[in-house]
Amino acid sequence: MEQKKVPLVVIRRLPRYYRYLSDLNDMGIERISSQVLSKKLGFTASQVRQDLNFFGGFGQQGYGYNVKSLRNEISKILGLDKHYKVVVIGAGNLGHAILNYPGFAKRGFKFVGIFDNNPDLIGKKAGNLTVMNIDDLEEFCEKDHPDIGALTIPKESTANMAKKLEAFGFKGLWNFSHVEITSSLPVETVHLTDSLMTLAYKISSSAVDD
Amino acid sequence: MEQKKVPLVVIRRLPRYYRYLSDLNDMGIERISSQVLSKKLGFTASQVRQDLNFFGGFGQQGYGYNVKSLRNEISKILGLDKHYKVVVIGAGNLGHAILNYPGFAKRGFKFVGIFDNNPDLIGKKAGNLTVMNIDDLEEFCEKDHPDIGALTIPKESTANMAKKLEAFGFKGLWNFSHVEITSSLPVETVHLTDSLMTLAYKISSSAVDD
DNA sequence: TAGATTGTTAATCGATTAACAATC
DNA sequence: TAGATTGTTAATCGATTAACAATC
Repeated sequence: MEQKKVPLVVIRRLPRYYRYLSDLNDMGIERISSQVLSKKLGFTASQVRQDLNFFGGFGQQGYGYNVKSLRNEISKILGLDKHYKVVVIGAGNLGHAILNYPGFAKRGFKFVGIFDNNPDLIGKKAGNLTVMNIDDLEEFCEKDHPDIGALTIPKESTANMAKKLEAFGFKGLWNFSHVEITSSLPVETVHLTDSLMTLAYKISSSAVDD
Repeated sequence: MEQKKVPLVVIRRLPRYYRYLSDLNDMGIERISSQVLSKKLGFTASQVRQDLNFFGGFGQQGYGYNVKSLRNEISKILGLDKHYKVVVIGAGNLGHAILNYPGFAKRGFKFVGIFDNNPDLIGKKAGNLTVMNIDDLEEFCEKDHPDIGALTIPKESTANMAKKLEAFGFKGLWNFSHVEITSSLPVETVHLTDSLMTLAYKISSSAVDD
């Protein structure tokens, strides 16, 4: 779809555009200029136009951008027009939290299973699902072909599990353990600890100077 | 502590150094060169030396870096030598997950309270804590002076709650709702939805080309 | 048409990489 | 001492910002 390689830093801004355009659309606003859009998002107008023009000329001179159609374009770029079956690996607190996090479903992410190896958890309810035995994952995949595996297991087991998921035909990994996964699959890691450490830095450095 | 303004992109790499150096230290390894360190972390040796030299000359020509002392220096830079009292606002699944997330405690983060406005949740156990009434937060703060507020509440309430926490003397906000908080306090936001959307992009773009 | 705002090229800024003298 | 590796300056690369002709 894209011609030149789009920098990851641009991609990471797309969800912000998408969310804000969704809000505007819900508010019934039809058009917006790069100027106004940039103000709201804390970008520059130039940056907005540069970002969007990686993917095509969505705007119109003298008018700006149509909110609904721009939202839809970004949605397509992000792949949100497709549907993804998500499986959660690890039925701890974090697994439950992700499963029940509101807002995923309406963006095409459907949670189809949650697995654990702990006998105490297997069979328990989790949202509308029941925790399944991790040993049954392979069979489950053969039938259901899930797309995304959300890994909320201890870091010791993560590398191994990542390999398994790859073999089972998953298309991407959403990783919550603080381990850098090496996989040929696309991986997106959420580093909670790193985020908290960064906050600690901001706090302690802002206390010292300025 | 630092002379020149350190780019945030450098700060965000520090936790990775810190984690890896901790691992090395646990393994009993005493020294490491920028060369070897960079390989493991996927940086370049130049970048490692540049990063570290924002804060001072921690290395020694012909030798490299002492693992333990470098780890300690980074720990100090990140402010991990200090202690932080963390309060969780919102006792849903995500609040529980954060509270019980292993590894925070040993880095100086101590969870001292969890609050909610839902009568069904108030009084319930959460880790070693009991969910308290959000109305009692102010009084709690006057006595306990917590440092960090972890916001796991719906985005509609987040902006307001952020203002309150600022007034109550919090020093930093760890935000899990997809709202850009404007506060004079340091804020670190974890965008779960954005992260999942980015994964969707990676999946759908890798499916198309290369 | 005149005004507004894009798409796009050029200029600037900042971050990464390369190179090497200093030195342990 | 000789070898290794840092700290730091200079060169390169990439991303952001500015500017403006094209055009709705």
